[in-house]
Amino acid sequence: MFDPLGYAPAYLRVSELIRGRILRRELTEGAALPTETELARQFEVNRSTVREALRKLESSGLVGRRRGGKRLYVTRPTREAVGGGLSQALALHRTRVVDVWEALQSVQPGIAAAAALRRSDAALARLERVARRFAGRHADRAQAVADVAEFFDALGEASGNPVFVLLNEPLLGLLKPSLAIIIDRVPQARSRIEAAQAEVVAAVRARDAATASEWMARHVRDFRRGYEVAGIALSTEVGETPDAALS
Amino acid sequence: MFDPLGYAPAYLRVSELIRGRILRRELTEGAALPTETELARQFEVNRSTVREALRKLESSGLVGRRRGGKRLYVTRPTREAVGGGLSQALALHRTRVVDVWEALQSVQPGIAAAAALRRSDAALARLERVARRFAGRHADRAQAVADVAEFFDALGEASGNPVFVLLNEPLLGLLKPSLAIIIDRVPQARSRIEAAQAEVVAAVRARDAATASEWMARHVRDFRRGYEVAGIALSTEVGETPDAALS
DNA sequence: GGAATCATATTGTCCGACAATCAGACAGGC
DNA sequence: GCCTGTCTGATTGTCGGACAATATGATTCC
Repeated sequence: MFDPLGYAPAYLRVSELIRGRILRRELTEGAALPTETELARQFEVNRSTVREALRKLESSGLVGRRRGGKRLYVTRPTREAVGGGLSQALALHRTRVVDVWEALQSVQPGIAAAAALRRSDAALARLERVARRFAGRHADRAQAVADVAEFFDALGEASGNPVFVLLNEPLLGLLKPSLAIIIDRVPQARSRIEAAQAEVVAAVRARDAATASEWMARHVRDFRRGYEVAGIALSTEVGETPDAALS
Repeated sequence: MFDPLGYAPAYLRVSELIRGRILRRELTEGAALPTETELARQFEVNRSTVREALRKLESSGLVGRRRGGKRLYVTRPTREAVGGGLSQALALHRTRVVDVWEALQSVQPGIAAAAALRRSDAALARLERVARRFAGRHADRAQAVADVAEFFDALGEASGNPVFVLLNEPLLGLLKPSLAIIIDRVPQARSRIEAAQAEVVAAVRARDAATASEWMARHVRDFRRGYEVAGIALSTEVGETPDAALS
């Protein structure tokens, strides 16, 4: 009958108030936040309370520190921050590699099509560079995985759609570990990836959305074959490698 | 030449340590965290430091409080928590409605196909219920929008793929405001949505992936028509309505 | 068994303090 | 002129202690 009358601790209200200012663009990216003492004075709360609020904003990626800096600045959540949150959530939701694969299969052709339609020359250049790099050096396993991921990323950028860019990050992050195994165990993996990338790049250059989409679908479908050949169970759960992230 | 020698403040290390335990499932969902004082004792830091660490975990949705409760429990990030982070990030990345629409168009057909292939009877029942509800009451604008969103959500659930469920949330959240305008201004919007939902439901019931996918694509494509008819510029930026979230 | 009562533990918030270090000014040497 | 070293002040990270409000759990009573 009655909703509980909402009570919010001060650190939450402070955090929400600052968050609102940032989202409303009253605090624009790159602007320095007032110092903790100053914030405490303005909100009329203790500095400890302000600090708790700031920690919240910090971990949503809305504010951050410049390298080695002390003060906090307003920032946009980076790809990594957003992706980290999502992939962490997926890991806890018992997501399996096949789920990630299915999502990739569903979204990548659309990205490729959009990239083909709207790519800039610079974006095309990056795409070509990445593909060339992957094809060029057949040495390191970790590097190869990173190159493949960067190809996806470059394609997302080429699409000019920030949604695609942000979606790519967590999916690739979850894909990487199993991709590494595939590259290790499936001899023909590298050449097939290389071929698919070449076709996609060509289609994107020619602004041929249909072909780009088609080859990208094929590219992703290949991963599934890769799982099977490499002997990775499709029901394997993706697990966030709990990075220490600190020294 | 030299990498910066990483220094991490104590609150960060504490937060990462706890986060690691959760991700490694050593702290399982629903378990109560030790009290702040106890954590401070174990980590040998001050309680203030522990609290800052907890605020970080809190905002990534890894720990939470039970309604009106005092202690913290380990939780999985809810759909809303994840979606909120993503849509907040998208809003700050100057995402336009057309970007969101394009992403939906790329991902929804895949979801519909997966749902058709794997839907359980319970999931089908929910899908039918939601569609019927939308068709049944033609009254409230806000309710209609919520119903449409829930249809997407139900389809995601039916796919049995947590990735889809988690991706849907933020995209729908960003879509809603403009969808409300469409429903207000475009007279035939409701009947077209209703028709598309009916076809999708039928295809999902029949486990016909191709048809489900096709109608879902059509459904989403209709939104774009809706934007044009309603006079919404495709380049409109999606803006997070900065919810107060507190009273 | 269920309801009211009470003691205890825990959180939210405050205050004050101090060391480390970052930022900027300033001077000196090549 | 530019780099280096030095100094000063401001700011953050961390600590210890304190107290009110209230959730938690045990206890008693019907």
